[in-house]
Amino acid sequence: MNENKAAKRSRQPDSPPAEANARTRIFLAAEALVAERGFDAVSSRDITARAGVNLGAINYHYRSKHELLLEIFRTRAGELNRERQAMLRAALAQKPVSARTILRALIEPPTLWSSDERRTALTYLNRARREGPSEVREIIRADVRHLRRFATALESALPEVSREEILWRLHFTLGVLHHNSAADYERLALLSDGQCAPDDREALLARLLAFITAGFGV
Amino acid sequence: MNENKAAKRSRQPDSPPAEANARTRIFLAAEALVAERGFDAVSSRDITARAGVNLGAINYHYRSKHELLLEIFRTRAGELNRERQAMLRAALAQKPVSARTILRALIEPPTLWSSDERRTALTYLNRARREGPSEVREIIRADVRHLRRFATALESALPEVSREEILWRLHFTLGVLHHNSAADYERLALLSDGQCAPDDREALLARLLAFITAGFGV
DNA sequence: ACTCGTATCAAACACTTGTTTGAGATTTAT
DNA sequence: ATAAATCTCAAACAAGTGTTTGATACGAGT
Repeated sequence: MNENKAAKRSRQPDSPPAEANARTRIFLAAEALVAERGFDAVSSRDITARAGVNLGAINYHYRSKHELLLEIFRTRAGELNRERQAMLRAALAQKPVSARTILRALIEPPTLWSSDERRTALTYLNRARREGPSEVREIIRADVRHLRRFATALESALPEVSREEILWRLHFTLGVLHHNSAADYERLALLSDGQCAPDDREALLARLLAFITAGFGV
Repeated sequence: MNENKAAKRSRQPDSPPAEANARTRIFLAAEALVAERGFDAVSSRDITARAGVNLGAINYHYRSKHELLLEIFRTRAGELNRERQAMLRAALAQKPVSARTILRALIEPPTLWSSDERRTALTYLNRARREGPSEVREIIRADVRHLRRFATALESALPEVSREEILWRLHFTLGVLHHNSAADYERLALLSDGQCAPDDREALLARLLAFITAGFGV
């Protein structure tokens, strides 16, 4: 059997889709296609065609299509969480801790991922959370550990609010943050006759922060 | 060909999954299965098995699986929108119009759909909006007309806020409202160690209203 | 030069998908 | 009761799925 001989190979497939090895070309092609069309609308043949590799390459380099999609999720979720954690640590360093700064650590990284590659990475993450295979849920449990840190941070910044209340507001906040797929913005554009453009990320960040901090009573 | 001989038949498949005609049994089985497992994880064979009918029944009573899923969406979205519009009319009747009452008209109907049948109907709607086939988007355009009424209502209740700002906040609000799939609540339960239970719909409604009205500065 | 691990390829695999078919049963109306 | 519409059924269909196979090419390393 071909085993996982190639499992422990190149690390982060950062950018170049042009001429990289087949493994990262598959990674990037799959990520882009899923971001565009959705999880269940992408076949192995689509991916390999876009990557310019043979059909069997997915099963050779990754063990299966399933594991490929999981690895994409793990990689991107890790990148996002690391950025958030760094900002959270910085927020907790200054005393007194500000709820606004904590919320910014949660909101800013995904909102300011505005380059093409990072936008597709974000779209992939959102799609995976919603449509992804059940194994993604396992990883989201790891996400819970990550989110719990935000909950306790907010708890110390807002001692007058109960933990249950904070968790609910965090839940609502995640609803807002996840609501930024292409379809979501399509509806907003229709609703506003193109008046509301999501391309100005800084303005969007300001709006998001204002809406959510208000919800937290800050 | 069998044409659409049975296309203009029984109207609303309200509740009884027990012993109704095959058409409504298919409707309810498909709705429940999609709500449970997601759009692309439900096959024609799953549906007909659950409904206790023959495999070909879907293509006989509805023209295709596709149209079946569309009809479910149309039916439920219509029910929800009618309730919202009724509350919106009532909110606009009293002067001066209160932004809080308008927002309640948007939030309360889906939140208080707490019977089993209506919960699955809601879950179906949310799933359709996210994972659904592209034709669902067409119907969501009709939804836009529906939402625009809320936007202009809020505009008259909050004359000091620009239309663009109102549309953005409405966009955020829909993010919160759509964030109530089973998976979403699963994460909340994990995060809170089961402390946050989404079963108390009245309490949830109060929390939602507080969070969102705060976001609107009301 | 010759092997060995790695990589790529076309072809086929077993399986599931939604849909169609044609015959039989059931109901309804005249 | 007779005929006509309506419905149900098992079986098969073509198309698409992810994966496996075995052959072949490449590229070092001793």
